Amino acid sequence: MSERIADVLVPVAVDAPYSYRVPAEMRVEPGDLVAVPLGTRREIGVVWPKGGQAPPAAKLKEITEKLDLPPLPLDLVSLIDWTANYTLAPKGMVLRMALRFDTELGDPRARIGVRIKGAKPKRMTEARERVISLLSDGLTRPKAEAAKEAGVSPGVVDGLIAEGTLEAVALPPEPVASPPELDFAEPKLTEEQKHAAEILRAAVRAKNFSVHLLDGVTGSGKTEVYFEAIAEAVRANKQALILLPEIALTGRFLDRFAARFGVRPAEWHSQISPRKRARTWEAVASGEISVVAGARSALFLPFKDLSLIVVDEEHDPAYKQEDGVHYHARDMAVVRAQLKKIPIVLASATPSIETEVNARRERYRRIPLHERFGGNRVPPLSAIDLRKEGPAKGRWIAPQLQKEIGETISRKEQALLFLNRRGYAPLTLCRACGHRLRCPNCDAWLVEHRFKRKLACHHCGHEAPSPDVCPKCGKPDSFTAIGPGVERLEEETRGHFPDARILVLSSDLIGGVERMQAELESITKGEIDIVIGTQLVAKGHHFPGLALVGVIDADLGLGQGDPRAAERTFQLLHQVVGRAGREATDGKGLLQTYQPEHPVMQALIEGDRQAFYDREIAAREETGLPPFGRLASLIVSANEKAAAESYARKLAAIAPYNEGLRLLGPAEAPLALIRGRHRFRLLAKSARMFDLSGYLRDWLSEAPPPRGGVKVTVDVDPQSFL
DNA sequence: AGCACGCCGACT
DNA sequence: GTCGGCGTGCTC
Repeated sequence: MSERIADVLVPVAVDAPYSYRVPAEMRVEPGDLVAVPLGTRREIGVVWPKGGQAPPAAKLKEITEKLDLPPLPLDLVSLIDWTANYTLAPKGMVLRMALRFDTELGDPRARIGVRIKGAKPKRMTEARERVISLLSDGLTRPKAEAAKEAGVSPGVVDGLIAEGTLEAVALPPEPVASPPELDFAEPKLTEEQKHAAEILRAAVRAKNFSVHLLDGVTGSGKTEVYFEAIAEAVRANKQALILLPEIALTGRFLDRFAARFGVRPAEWHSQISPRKRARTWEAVASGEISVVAGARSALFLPFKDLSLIVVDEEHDPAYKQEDGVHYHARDMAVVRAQLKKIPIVLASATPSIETEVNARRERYRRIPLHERFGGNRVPPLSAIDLRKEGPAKGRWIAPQLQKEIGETISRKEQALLFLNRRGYAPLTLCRACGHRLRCPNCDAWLVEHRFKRKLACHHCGHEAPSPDVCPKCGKPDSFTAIGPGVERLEEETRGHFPDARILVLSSDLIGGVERMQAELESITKGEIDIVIGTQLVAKGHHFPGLALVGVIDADLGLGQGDPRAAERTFQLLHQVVGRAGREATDGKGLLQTYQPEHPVMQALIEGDRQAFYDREIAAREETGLPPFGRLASLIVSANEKAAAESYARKLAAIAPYNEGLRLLGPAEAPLALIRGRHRFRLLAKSARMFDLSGYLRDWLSEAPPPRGGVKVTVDVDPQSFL
């Protein structure tokens, strides 16, 4: 036999696996993790299925070592190929997402346990007494836990070990996640929910690819229903993945899981510590972990035997990764389900247009849940027409909303004011000369943050103290704030209700997770009368006592030629007003808008979701927008505007003609300057069945390599149009 | 992505 | 005279 050669994909920006010699005594299979030399360094790579490519003539290097880790499952290997091909990302960079853990961490920190060993110490103290009495049952406890339970410092325990009263023993490492207990709590389901759960359980048992849309309003028990599908997967000794938008992956969700299964699921998101990451990865690959709840990156975990995927809040824009590999986790989740031949459940009260169309065409099975938990009604909504009954100039709360807030808090109920804008004011200008304060690196206004006493750019993070004089005309104290942010809204609200307890929730005001938890807690306990928040409040968090939701600027987010603006606004506002009246109280929602006749407002007010989808779907079909056609955006950026523009023109000029495709641009991108880089955009628009990725690949392979700091970013199925 | 190589500016 | 800036190209 001639020398054995293996293809190995390394997690660097390369498009294809490299060939390596396999040492005589080594056996490798596709999916195995190996260490290989790459240039001057050593990389962890994965043995890839043979692609039929002849290895290069040059001398091959040899695989250094086969790692003692479970292999990547082959459905994941296929998913990586698929994702790279679809998104045009280098294959190695997609692999990198699946290897986001550190192999060099070594063993977990040894845990030390203590138990009773010998006689009582010569000198007895009260603290020592407590420790001894705690351990008198003879059981071994982790050292830190024993100290804590006895209410003493760890030093006391150490002292007793030194005396020979206690003995230190090594404990096995803590399991990353305990197995769910299927019978921990009997699920209490309505007839409708039981029916839905049975459909999903049957799908898990069928072990086939199928897509289900779990379609029900907030509070209709979607979570409880898909938990039963999870239970079915665990019952069969298989694994399940729950994808959540990062922000929804909170203690509250994990506790809901624990209320059903007795333990929290394994977690996966960007905040997990490196050590836990490494152990979770391995435990998922070995099959030790059965259920993972994770953010979009969890889709690339090496499940040994995945049998179910759930994508909760499937419409959420956070599923689209906007940097590095531009992938949509919901779409790639459907792909993984297809590759592995398993069911996938998409859950939402406001499905994406794409998913809704698939459900209407019966490519996806719709499972409706109509009833709201506890029989609560969806809160009645009405519009406040800002053209007729708006507030005075420089104010943002209309008289009617102000009155409703007053009545709500006098009944000792809570009100939420929603404004999706951080800071004090989105624009600051000089009264004397009209100069507007803008970011030096971006094509954007500086946002005043009065709380932090700063001006900030929300695109690049640039921060500067508020200037005393106008940089243009030199006039002192001439600045005036234009438009509201949540901080300014708070100021106005305090003016109206000086005695109310008001809390602002905004991502830039939060001092870490703990502060956030404490604030949410205080809302739950009824210590707050009026909550003012950005979209942070729309997602994930639960406000049991909320009776009134006021949307300050319902029109924000509409307009500006973004084809998804209407859909996004509908989903966000639906979610926000759904926060009201979930428990004891009946809720109510008010939308302040300049266009109450807009289809989005009408659909919300009439509670007529169907009408909104009908209209939006018809509009997409007419214009050939997704899902009736396909889109890709190419952003050409450079430090020099001319360099970006000329390369973008060159690209357009060499684009192969194809009657299935229309090319728009280049034009300056809507955000023409970000972080000091000038941006031009090309949009490719094709028919639905067109191989857009293939076309783009052929096109770009003909292009001259960009030089002079020019960068081209490809985004297939762009979600954001900035 | 990382890293080496390479060719131009200000300093031990 | 060298140190080091980052632009360019390569990694089986």
